[in-house]
Amino acid sequence: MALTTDALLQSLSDHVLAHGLQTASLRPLAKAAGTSDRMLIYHFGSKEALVDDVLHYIADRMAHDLTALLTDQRSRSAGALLENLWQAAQSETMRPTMRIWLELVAIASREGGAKANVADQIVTGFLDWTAAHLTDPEDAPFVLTQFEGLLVLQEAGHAATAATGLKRLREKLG
Amino acid sequence: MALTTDALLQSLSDHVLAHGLQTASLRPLAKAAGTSDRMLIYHFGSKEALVDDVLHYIADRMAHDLTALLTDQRSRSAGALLENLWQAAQSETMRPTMRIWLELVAIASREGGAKANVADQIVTGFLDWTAAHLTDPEDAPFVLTQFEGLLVLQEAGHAATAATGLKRLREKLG
DNA sequence: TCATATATGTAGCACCCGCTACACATATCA
DNA sequence: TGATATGTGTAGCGGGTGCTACATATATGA
Repeated sequence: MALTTDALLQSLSDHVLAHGLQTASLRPLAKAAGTSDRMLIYHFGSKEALVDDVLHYIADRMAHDLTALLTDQRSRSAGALLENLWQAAQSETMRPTMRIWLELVAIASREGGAKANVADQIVTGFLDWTAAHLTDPEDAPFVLTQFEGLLVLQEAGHAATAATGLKRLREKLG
Repeated sequence: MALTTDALLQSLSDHVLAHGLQTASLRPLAKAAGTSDRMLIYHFGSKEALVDDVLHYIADRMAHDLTALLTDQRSRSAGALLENLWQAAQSETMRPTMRIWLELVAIASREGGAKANVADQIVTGFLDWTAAHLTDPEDAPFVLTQFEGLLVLQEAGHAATAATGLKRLREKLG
């Protein structure tokens, strides 16, 4: 019985999330997926195509996780939604995804190409999701800006600075 | 006449800024610096030490550029300082540095070690610089959060979303 | 049943990786 | 002057890279 492409992508994305995007190479990826480099090329055509597929898979899972984050339909203020998002981003299950996200942004802005498309799609999807949960949908870019800023500071080892920044924002918004 | 370590670091950091941190390898680095891989190991001891030195060099230059950004002593509101920073971050001379910064954060949060120290130092230095130019220094974490958020959106190909986020913030602050 | 399509193992190619051994030049200092 | 320190070219080691050639097993469909 052949491994389905989806089962393959599951293992591959786990490996990428744990070990990074640019440092992933075929033989370790194959080992993690229980197959051979030979088979990965057979299935995906090239390493670049494989990585792009993995990125899409991770992005889809991220979107799915976001959906699961807020199951109720209630609209929220920008501040309230940001709290929900920020709490989620601090969970250890989501942080590997956030790290890959930052790595992807760095690559996308330098290289463009398919990576830039994925990055663009992720932001657009995130923007739509955010707007759908806001009392004022036009606050979505604002919420996203806050979220990404907090994220960078946290991953740079300054979670406390992020927390202060958020507290300060709350005070300013009154 | 031997190349000074500083001249070496200049060329090496230029190459890293143009081609990325994780994808840098000795032979291309040596070529960019007009020397040989043999000599790079001789000077820096190992590739890892070289990359860490390059990162410190880039961080120092970033700090220097920040100093040059605001030559007057006048204190600013959070909003005004953010405008100054944000304008600088959009210049094509600064964007390569910003890309490396995001790449560094992604690596630092996954691997820890020396990279995490550099990332920490950069944020701390940036925080101090920001506080020094603010009427209310305690706004520094807030300004940093905004800046990093705008940066991620811009480098993800959503400069317009960033602009809207910033506009929205201005409106909210009144 | 038999040809074709799909799937997979084995071996290996050409190249790149960080790094080192060795020889040798030049510079510094006793 | 001679020993020692510093710098540099050449060659190469062991191993990892993406990818391919070839043989072959199994499944599918005429």
